[in-house]
Amino acid sequence: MPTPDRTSLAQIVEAAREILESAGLAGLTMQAVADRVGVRAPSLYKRVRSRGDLIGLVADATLQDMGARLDAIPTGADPRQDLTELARAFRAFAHERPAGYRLIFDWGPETVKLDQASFVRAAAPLLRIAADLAGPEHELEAARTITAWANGFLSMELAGAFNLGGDLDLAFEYGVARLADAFIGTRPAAIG
Amino acid sequence: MPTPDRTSLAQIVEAAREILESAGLAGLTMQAVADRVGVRAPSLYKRVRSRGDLIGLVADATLQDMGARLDAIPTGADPRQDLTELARAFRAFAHERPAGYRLIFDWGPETVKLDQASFVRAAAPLLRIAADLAGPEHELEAARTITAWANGFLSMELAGAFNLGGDLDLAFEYGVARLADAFIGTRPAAIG
DNA sequence: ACCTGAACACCGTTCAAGT
DNA sequence: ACCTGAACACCGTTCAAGT
Repeated sequence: MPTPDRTSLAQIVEAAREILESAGLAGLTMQAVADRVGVRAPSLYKRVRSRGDLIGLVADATLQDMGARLDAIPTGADPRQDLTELARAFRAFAHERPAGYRLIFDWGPETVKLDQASFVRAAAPLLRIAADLAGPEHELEAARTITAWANGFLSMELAGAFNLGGDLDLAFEYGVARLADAFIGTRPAAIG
Repeated sequence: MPTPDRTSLAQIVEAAREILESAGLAGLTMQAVADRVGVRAPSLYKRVRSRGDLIGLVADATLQDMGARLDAIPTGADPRQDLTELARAFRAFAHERPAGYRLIFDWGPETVKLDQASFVRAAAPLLRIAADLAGPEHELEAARTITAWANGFLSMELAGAFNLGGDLDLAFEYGVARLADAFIGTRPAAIG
């Protein structure tokens, strides 16, 4: 006679995300997840191949959330303003889920293998803005310059690596403003 | 009768650095370090408080190497060119010691607590260039914008997070060039 | 004073036995 | 078909006993 399910993959991933944010990656143990969903640790292996696999699912879920958030930002006529809004939303998301954020961008492939499709979707809004700012032939390089800056800023902010004092909100706004200007000269002349 | 020393702190840190680069942070076990220096694992605790402590020493040694490398770069009359050289040297260092680099910038305070003084020294060359490019009153913000971009680029490059194809060397050069231009407009007018 | 074997707590993971 | 206790290998770390 089969046993009724006492948990689910979705519940396990959700529990893992909460533990990650409250206890860090080192605190994300199979034991802790099992406790939270109400089973014994070995039972988790019925739904998940390994701890690394579970971490990958957590990262992907976070990346998908991020993609949805960035996709929902309305865009207007001014690409400089659009970039500012996008960057602020990116930063807000990183502040809300710092451990999840770092799992995506910082912990790297040693711990996580992300899904290509989720990445492409999260990058889409920025690619549109980059094309507006730098022209379509420099779209990818411009998007990479912006992503590198934004991710680098957040990585260092979350890691406490900006340890020379000063105002970080101001430094962030300064950075977006400089980047918004940086591509203008490279754009092909407008028609007419 | 005292036993002769069979290893030293310097030897332990050096062994740890090599293991880190060849086996990753997960492979950097006390056992592996002990094997390499020729003692048993418990003996390491005579010179090192804990594994976390050893990781911190590895990170700091790497950061000091980086500072020395960046400090040795000759600077000329053109701050744009100086920035380009500095950025290339930064990238070259990251490519030589990817795991050590990531220990400094990416793995964060969960694993590592860096020495403030080492950081200040490594940042000095960039601060000089930033003051030249953006003017002294925006020195810190400009330096942070550049650091964020450079670190973000390298983090993502090393993590394989640039997965949309394209030429990364080109994207890097494009980024430095944009950043070198980005501050010009904000500088106070030259005398005369 | 440094080194060692033995031991402890805590991981991830496997598996035979239950229902 | 899912769940569990028991067990295994492997960590970091402590400590009493050696020299």
